[in-house]
Amino acid sequence: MSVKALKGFKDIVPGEVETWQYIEKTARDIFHRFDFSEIKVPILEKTKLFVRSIGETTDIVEKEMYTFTDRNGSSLTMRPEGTAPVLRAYIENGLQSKKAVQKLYTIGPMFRHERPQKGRLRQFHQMSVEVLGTDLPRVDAEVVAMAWLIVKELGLTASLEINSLGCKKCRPSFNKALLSFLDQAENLCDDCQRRIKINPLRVLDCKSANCREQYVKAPSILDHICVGCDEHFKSVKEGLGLLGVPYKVNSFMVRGLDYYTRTTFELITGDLGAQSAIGAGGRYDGLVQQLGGPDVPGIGFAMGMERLALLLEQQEQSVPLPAVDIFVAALGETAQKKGFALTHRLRQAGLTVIMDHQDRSLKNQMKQAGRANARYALILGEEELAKGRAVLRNMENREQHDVAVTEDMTGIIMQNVK
RNA sequence: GUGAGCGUAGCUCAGCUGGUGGUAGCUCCGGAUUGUGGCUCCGGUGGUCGUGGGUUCGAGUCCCAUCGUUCACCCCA
Repeated sequence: MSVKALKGFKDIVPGEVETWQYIEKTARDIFHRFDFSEIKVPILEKTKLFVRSIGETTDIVEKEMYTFTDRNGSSLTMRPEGTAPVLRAYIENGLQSKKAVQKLYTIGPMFRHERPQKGRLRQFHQMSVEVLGTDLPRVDAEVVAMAWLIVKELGLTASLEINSLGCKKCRPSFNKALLSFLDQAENLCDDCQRRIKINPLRVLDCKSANCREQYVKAPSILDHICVGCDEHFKSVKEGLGLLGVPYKVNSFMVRGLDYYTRTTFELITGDLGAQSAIGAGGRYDGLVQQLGGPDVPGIGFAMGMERLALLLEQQEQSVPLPAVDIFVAALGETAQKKGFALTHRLRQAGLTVIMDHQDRSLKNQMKQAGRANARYALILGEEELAKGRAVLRNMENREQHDVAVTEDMTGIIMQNVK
């Protein structure tokens, strides 16, 4: 038996990779329009970075991380998410002193040891963005709007839900109210019993019908947040209004990571089975300081590449194919030699050129040209070559005309093609 | 970690209550007057029926195990 990839680890092969490139290109373009800079950070970090940021009792840290001891005896972890490494890099490189407000994005693989299912792999890929150094509500609105724009420009349909989780000051009072409510509740599912002990906020996310019915009467976090958080949330909503971004407030929406404060949001869809979130994020004031950095606020989000790719397919959005300028079809040894050299010159001149070296029939070569979506075919045949000519065929309208085969025919072809 | 479903050509799959693996579709290669594509037609390449046991005269089909995979729970992007 040959060696296979690990469970939950996938190859992205030609035919699929074009979709990924399209998503990435679209997103990068938008990031730059919003003045974000890319930051590349390592995939491997010290384990305590994630324990300190994500939260000791979260499922991610407790049972999903790829953690191992390296040859020096240090505990290392394959990053399960992107925010912690970026914040670590921000602190370590003193980026706060280079720019008061840093707007960063990163794209790459994340690792979580979960049971794979639709839209969930053990190695998955995220595009994540972070804005550090400001807690202005308009920035929240702008960040949410940027996530929204990515979805729009990919031609996708999704809905946006937002919520406020309050801050260090007001969250405890809500927690108290929620716990006393849960105390009265009856017949909660086993999962909720467990959640009450670990992270009571998350019971609100329960899928069990019985639990949900009862939670309708649960206290709303939005009734418990402090004046500062309430003002902030109002301004965020106003900002989204000014930008024309449609949203729904969902006071039951919570986040799985411990560090979130105030604004949180999710882009959700019903088209991906159980994994409904294609992107999500929120504010995390205090996290940078918690990681040993300056006391700066931050907000960010992550979008799942696999889920975006699945959704493009599900919602039947077309992905533009990479363009090929010329297919060089040569017939016979002399023409093959000529074509071989010409192909290289055209490539050096900047064109995308395909040539088949197997000396197949013209019919076959034209077929290949059509399949490759080539704009032109340059046919080098014995007959024309004898007269010092070649045929340049427009593959789209099937018009073709003679061109002279000369030393500088690259220039002539460039004129025709560009 | 829990549960259910599925493993038959490179891909998508038929195969009924066990009786010799399919002119199956797609892809790939070749051909349809000797040099012109995406359509059509014809032909060809391609399979230890995931693996190991068991039941049986006989197993792709039934049973057990094992591995893989999918979906859901959980968790989350």
